[in-house]
Amino acid sequence: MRLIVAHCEVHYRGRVSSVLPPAVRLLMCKSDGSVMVHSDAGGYKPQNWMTPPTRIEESAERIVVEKGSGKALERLEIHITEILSDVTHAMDEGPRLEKDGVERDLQEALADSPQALAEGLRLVRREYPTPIGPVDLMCADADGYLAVEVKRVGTIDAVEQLTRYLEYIRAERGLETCRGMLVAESMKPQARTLAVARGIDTRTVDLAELRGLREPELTLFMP
Amino acid sequence: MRLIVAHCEVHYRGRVSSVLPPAVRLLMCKSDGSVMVHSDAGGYKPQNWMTPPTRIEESAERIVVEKGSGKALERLEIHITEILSDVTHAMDEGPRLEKDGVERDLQEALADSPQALAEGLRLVRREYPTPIGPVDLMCADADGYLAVEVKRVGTIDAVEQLTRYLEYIRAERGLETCRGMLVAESMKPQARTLAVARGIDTRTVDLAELRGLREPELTLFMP
DNA sequence: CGGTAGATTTCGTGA
DNA sequence: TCACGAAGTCTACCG
Repeated sequence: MRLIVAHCEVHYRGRVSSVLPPAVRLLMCKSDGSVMVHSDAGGYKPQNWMTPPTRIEESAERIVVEKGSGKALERLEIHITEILSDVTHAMDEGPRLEKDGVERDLQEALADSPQALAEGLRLVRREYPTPIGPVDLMCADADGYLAVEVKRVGTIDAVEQLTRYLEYIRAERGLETCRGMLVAESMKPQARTLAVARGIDTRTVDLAELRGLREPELTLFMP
Repeated sequence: MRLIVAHCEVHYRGRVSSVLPPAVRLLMCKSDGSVMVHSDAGGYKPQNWMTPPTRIEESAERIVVEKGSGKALERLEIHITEILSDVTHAMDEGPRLEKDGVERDLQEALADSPQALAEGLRLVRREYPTPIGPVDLMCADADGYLAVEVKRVGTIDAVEQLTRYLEYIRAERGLETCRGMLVAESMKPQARTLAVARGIDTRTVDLAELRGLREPELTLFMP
């Protein structure tokens, strides 16, 4: 990884046009072709960047990064006034990040414990297919079928998504009365409101609790 | 800005749990409290990070970054095995990025030239309010009213959004027959399909052309 | 390669 | 502070 600290001005033209007036910034060039321009503030995001694959052309006072072609051409021009530091560090790209607690994990926990959503509820199948994509969980109880959409955060979009699924599901024979439920770890008020209007149930759950229903939690902890 | 290159292991616990096995990485600490862990590949995103406001606690072999409290507590622990480099660079935070070509600019151009969407179309008002948020443009011609949703990229979500707006608009007196149009610089085929099914018009436009209708383009160029 | 859905989305804005 | 919508979203996955 190459780290350049330099006084520079940056122009980008592609999906939008942007100008970054002259100032001292960090230029990060990764070995995969990524180039990022970071200022000392502004948090997470680079002020400008280009993701791989890129074509990089460098001269004494200019670094030009390009990507795509024709109408999709993107171009990042870094005009360097003064270089304050320019170092390269060898870094074998380490192992991948291991995550736990993403939507997939929530879906698995619910597939294991559907009764947490409603008494007597059982899993029919995960990823129940529809023409526009799979519903996370198809369940059933004495009252009939229940299509469950799982999210980490319940939003209006999730309600819309489930609504579209239900349209197709209810067109199937034997599923005309299939109900819908949006399950999330946190629920936006407006999502709940829209869900009520659509006759869709909402439910908030806790991943750790769900797992506790099954077995002692066996996951990643802080040391 | 402080740049540390170190062999380290990182644990995050908060919105999810994650473990980053030991390897050589770049630790970027900005003066606003941001902390990012970058590997040499993986493009744009840091492998781990914490956005401000943060509480940072540092000892010889450990950097702990915390944020929030109670249920919303997030904690990033960086265990350092070996420091290969540790430098700090003074950087006055430069001026903001100036952008052109974002959705706002498109909306302004269309507000100036509604006739580009349909002959004889005139603007009634921008940001026409509904109970669930404002419609970008409310226009009218001899055939009646037209609600216009403006996007840079036309997607299914945009069609859904406009559909919701139209529901409320058509509930108003005098607007029962209001039509809808999705305008974008590029349109996803599936968005077009859904729009047709909903009786919503779609239209692609070019920002530079729109501006050309009014006056010679006066905007940001690459040098 | 295009489309979709998820993300520790982040980030801005307006109420 | 909260909630919503845009973003050069980015990224993984699936066809």
